[in-house]
Amino acid sequence: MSTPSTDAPLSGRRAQAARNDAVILDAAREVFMAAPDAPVSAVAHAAGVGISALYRRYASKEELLATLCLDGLRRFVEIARAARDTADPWGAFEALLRGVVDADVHSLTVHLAGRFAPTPEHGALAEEAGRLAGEILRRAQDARAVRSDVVDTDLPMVYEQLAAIRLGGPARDAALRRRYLELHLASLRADAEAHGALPGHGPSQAELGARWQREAGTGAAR
Amino acid sequence: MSTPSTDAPLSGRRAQAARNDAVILDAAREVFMAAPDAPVSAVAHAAGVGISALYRRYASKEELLATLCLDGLRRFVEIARAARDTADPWGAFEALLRGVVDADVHSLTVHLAGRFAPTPEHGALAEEAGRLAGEILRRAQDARAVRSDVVDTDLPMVYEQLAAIRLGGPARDAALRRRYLELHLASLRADAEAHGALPGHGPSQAELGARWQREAGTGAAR
DNA sequence: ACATGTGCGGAACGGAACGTTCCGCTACTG
DNA sequence: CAGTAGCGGAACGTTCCGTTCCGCACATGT
Repeated sequence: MSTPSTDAPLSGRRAQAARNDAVILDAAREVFMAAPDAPVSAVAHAAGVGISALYRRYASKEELLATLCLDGLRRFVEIARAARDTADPWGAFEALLRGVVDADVHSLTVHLAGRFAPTPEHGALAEEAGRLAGEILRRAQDARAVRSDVVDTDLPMVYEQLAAIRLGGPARDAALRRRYLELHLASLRADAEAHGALPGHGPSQAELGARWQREAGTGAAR
Repeated sequence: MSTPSTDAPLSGRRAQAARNDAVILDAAREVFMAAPDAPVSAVAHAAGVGISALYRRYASKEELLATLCLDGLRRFVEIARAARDTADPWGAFEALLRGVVDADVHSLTVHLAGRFAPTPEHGALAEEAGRLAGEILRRAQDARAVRSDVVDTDLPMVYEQLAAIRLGGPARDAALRRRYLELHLASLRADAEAHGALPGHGPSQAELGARWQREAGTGAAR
C-alpha cells in the first residue's frame, strides 16, 4: 500500500487506480478460490478498498467471475503448454498435474463455472486446454508410462478431488495437496494397472460440460 | 402413501405418523447428502409432507442435522466393525474403504459437521470410528499390504476426495466413485511405495477436529 | 352420533445476507 | 481555482430461509 510513484509513468491518483486494478483482481482470486460464493464485499475487504472501487471496474459480480475464470483458463493453458514441451512423456504428464494442482487452477475454472454466462472465449480456451491435456496423456500412455485404462476425462476428476482438500490455510492446503497428488500419481502409473482394470467409464464430455450451465444454488429442490 | 394398516399394530392416523418418521429421515438423508445447506422446505418436499410434519419431530433444523449425523456415525462404525472382522488384512482394509464410499457415509458425517453443536455422543462415536479404522490400517500395514508411509488421518482425506465427485445423479456418482476408489486403492498398496515416499505429513487430529466447530458460512471474511 | 384433540399443510412472519446504487468527500488535474 | 475522477461506505430492494401459526381433516373414545 505504498511505493508512491516509482514504478509507473502515472502518478498520484491515476497510479493508485492502476495499482488497484491488480490488487482487486488478486484479492478476488484469493477470495473466490477459497469460497466461490463469497460476497462481493469480501473481495473489497480483502483488497483493502471500498465496494465502489470494484464496481467501477466490473459492471457486476458475474463479470468479475467471468474475468477471473478466463484468467484461470489462460493459466491452465500456459501450464499445459509448458508441460507439453517436456521431453520425457511421464515427465510431461507429471508436470501437467503438478502445475495444475500447485497453481490450484481448478478452483479458478470449474469451481467458478455455472456462476456466470460463459463467453465464446471461455469455450475456446477450455477446448484448447482439453486438447493439450489429451495430447500429454496420450503421449504418456503410448510410452507405457501411464496406465492404459485412464481416459482424458479422468484428469479433471483428479483435479476435482484434490481441490476438495480444504483444511487449514492456503499454505497448509497446498502441502496436503502435494502429499495426495503423490498418491494419485502412483495410481496412474502403468504398473498400477497390474492390480486390476478400472471399473465403469470416465465422465463424458457432456457430463463435464454440464457444469458450465447456469444452475440454481446448491441443487436441492425448492 | 397407501397400505392402510397391515404392517403395523397401529392403524389409521397413528400409523401414518409412524411411517412418516422414517420417510422424513430418509428424505433428509437424501437431500442433505446432495446439498448440506439445503433448506428445510426441500426436505419436506422430498418427503412429500408439509413443513409442520417435520417440525413436529425436530425442534429445529440443527436438531435434524445432529440426528442425521449421529445416524451416519453409527453406519460408519457398523461398516468398520464388519470390515475389521474380515480375516485378510488387505481385504479388511479394502472392505472398509469400499463400504464407506459405497454408503457415502462421509457426506453424512463430516459434511454435516460444523452445522450443529456436537453432543458428547457424536464425540464418542467419532472416537470409536477412528479407533476401528486405525486398527484396520495398522493390521494391513503390519502385513505389508498397505504402504507404510500413510497414516490413519490420511483415510478421511481419501473419503473427502471421493465425496467431492458430483457430476450426475446419485447413481452415476456412485459408479464414478467406485472407479476412482480403484485408483486410490492402487495408490495405497505397499508396492506403490517403490516410486517414492509421500511428502509432508497427514492432517493432525486437531486439523480434522476443527471441522466440528461451528463456523460461519463459506469461510470468507465479511 | 358427537365432542375432542392429534397430526398436518402451507401461508405468513421476521430477520439475515447480498448485489447494486447512490451520495458526498477527497485530492489530483488542467 | 474550478472541475472531476476515483472512491468509501451507508442505504436500498430483493431473495432466501428458519420458524411460527392458523385452520382443517380425520381418527379416537364415549
